Amino acid sequence: MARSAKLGAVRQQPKRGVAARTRRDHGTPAGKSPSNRAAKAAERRAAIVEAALEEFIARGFAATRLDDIARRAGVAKGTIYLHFKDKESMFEELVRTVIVPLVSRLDPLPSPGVSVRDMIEAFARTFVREVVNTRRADLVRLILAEGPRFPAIADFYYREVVSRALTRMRALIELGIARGEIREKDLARFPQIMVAPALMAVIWQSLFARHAPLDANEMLRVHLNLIFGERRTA
Amino acid sequence: MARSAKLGAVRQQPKRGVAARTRRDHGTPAGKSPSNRAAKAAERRAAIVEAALEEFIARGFAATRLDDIARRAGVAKGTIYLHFKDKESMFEELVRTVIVPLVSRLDPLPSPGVSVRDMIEAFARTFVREVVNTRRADLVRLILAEGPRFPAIADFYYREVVSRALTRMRALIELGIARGEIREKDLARFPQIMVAPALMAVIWQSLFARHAPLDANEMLRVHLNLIFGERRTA
Amino acid sequence: MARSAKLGAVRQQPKRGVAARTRRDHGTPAGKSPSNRAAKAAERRAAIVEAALEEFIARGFAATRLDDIARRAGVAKGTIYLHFKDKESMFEELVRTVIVPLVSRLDPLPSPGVSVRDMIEAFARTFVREVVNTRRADLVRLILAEGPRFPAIADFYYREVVSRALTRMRALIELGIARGEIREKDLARFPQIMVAPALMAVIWQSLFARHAPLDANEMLRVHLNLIFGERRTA
Amino acid sequence: MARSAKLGAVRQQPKRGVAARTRRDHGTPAGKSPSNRAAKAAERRAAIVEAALEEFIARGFAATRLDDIARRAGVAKGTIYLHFKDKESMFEELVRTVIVPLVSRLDPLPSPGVSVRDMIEAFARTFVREVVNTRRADLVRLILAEGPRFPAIADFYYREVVSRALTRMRALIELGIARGEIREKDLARFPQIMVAPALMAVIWQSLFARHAPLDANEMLRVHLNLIFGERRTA
DNA sequence: TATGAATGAGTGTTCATTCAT
DNA sequence: TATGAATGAACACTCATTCAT
Repeated sequence: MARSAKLGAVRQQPKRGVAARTRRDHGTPAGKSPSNRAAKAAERRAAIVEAALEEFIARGFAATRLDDIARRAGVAKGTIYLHFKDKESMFEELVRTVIVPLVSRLDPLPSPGVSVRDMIEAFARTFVREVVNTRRADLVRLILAEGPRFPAIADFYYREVVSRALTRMRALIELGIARGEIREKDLARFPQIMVAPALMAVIWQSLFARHAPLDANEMLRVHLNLIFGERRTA
Repeated sequence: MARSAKLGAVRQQPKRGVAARTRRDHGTPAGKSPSNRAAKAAERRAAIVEAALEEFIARGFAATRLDDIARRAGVAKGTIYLHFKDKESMFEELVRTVIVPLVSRLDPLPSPGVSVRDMIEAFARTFVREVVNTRRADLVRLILAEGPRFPAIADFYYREVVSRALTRMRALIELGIARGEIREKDLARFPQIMVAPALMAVIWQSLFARHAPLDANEMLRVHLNLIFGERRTA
Repeated sequence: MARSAKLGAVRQQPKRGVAARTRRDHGTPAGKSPSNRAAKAAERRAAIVEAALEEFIARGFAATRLDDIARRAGVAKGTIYLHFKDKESMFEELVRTVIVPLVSRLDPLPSPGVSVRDMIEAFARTFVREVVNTRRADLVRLILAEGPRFPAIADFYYREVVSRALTRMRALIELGIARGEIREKDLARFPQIMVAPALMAVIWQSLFARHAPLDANEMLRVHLNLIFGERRTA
Repeated sequence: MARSAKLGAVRQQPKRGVAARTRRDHGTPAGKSPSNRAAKAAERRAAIVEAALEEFIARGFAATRLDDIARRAGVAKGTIYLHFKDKESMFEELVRTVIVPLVSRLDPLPSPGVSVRDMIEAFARTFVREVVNTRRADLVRLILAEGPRFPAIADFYYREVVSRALTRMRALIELGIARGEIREKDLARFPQIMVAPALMAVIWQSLFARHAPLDANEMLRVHLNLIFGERRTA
């Protein structure tokens, strides 16, 4: 059930195909529903973004057909070109569009009175809930997959997500070291270690979940135990 | 030999492929070069495998053109079909062909008198040398990327590599716990944690190395410190 | 209409196909030429059908190239696939498309006050005019030629044409016997005999006409003489 | 069962594929079997002719693959080119090779003391036995099918078979008229009429036999009744 | 002479992109 | 603005033909 969560930005749009509505349905000319041009256009664009991501995730960039995206979005193929220059730039723009809100949602708010472990654990839980157990895990995998062919995306992803997350994480680690919560001082040199099990979880869900389910929350908790020492009580 | 050497080469070899040789190279009649038919055929096949892997890694399955593979391998397009049924089964067979020797090479030999940490550290070093700092890292990324579209490969990879590696790792962890080298008993439930930084290293090299180099060996060492406690002396 | 006219043309029309027209022929806005989309599409489809039949007749199924059909029809190759699933089903659909109206046109109208011989002779004349001396003769030859490789077509042809024609012919023969016009009672067991010279005529025109012309009408008349006895007067 | 008769020239060769015999079977070096080179070559050639005809009949010229012919003949693909210039000339030569003995076998020997009807009836019986109920019927259909693409073959067939048969038939008809066996004098102008049911029989067997079996001998007999009048007694 | 691996031109089919409506 | 029919370049795969062995 978790896997049915939406990909982001776009709201729960009914996802009805072209067939589901009357052709040439010009909308209610003067109703309360989004009746002005701009809103309709935005709605269409959102539908395309949503559909495109689903398709790209399912098939990868090269194997995805614009026909399928259009059908899924309930628009004509030509309409896509009113919103995007071509397939390639659509893909790049898409990933950006979806990643940005994702990043901000995951940005750990620095709560002063809380232990570093609790902060990181809270972050981990959010990550599992919002990413690992979501179709967004596949988005991450998609980026890993298409990265080499889309250096622009790899760069963007590095800049906006990876680098930022690692910087944040390093700061937390240093705080943990300063507060005496973390013993291993070298950890600050490799914040990747802190994130590695999360990456593992994402990939596992996307590829091996059906072979062997993985309790991501538990795994991350155990990993934190290694770093912070086992929790005294609970 | 020739193939694996190439796939293992760290830096981007000139990549001229067999094509750069003179066509109709009859082989030196009295040299060490293979002069009989079977050997020539095997050589051709190896060239195709090599070329195909390079192309698949660089572009992914769908975007790779058989034309390019043939050109890079220095054979005609039709020749590919003397060795493989079609593009799809070529891809699957390829991945298998490359993974199998990889697995056996990484199988940690159970050295009785050695500490668990040393065994794992030795393994980690081998992994970094043979995979992370090699084009093989890209192969792993390729599998992660194409997995969903090639369930057969994902299954094979899970069965032959993932599952096997985790079982081996779990056994080592349990040994470490029994010997008192490892404190965190729950680690045996998540051998993925032990492997996670290695996965991180592989992906990092493949995607982000040019943004920020990563000393994989150091990272893995630090991670082992978390698990086994810091090394006493050195 | 346009198509059947063409297929029915006795001599080799200039065969320039639609391609010879100016591309982007917008149609005369106030002329009789079809100006709306559906009509244009139908026109295109007709052009493809026409071109395909010419090519299939001239070269047979396997040797016909879609490229040539497209060029002759004056459309792009991809356009063919907007109308037909693939080459094979195009061929089958084509044959059906052309045969059906042919059959209905040949259905002998049962004129009550006329002698059986006159009915058959009228039918024979129609057949010669509409089939034997027409490109349709080649279509029949095409069906005989490709039948074994297209059982669906052979079946269809048997069901819709052969079986139907023989049944009709048998009824006429029995009527002729009952009326005393036909002596040979066994003829009703082999209506094929009645049709055989027509088949011969079709094949002759298609293959040997240039070696030796054949007056199909005369031949059929002589054949009827054998069956009904020679005409008294004239 | 009838349909299993061989195609002609070539004797009952075992028709074993390559697999059936030892590779590199050099033949008995000094046995009684055809041991000299020429004989072996002729044998090979015969096998190719045989195999090629089967394939061409089954699939038509364009759809037949030399690979299949070679496999069926039990020779390597290259061997075909030792005997034939290319696929096209192989086809033409083949048809000639098979037709010639066919013609001579069917040439009605002019028996002086026999009635024309009996001569023709004997001929008809032979034709049914040797052609209609044989794979040779398919050969005729093949010629009809490929004729337009192989004018040389169509010409050859017209010259060697059609024209000759019609001339012979015309002579018989004239004899029949002279002797008073045949009433309809115009029949001499259209010997095709005499042959038409035979053609019908050939095509019927090849295409429609499975829908409705046809007793060719009976049909031809009834047809002769139309021409010669019904047989008095028997 | 016979082989069959290798070739590469050729063909059916797909699909991103355009553009008249 | 939205449509979707039409386009044609691109690509996987085939197969007649060659030629080194």
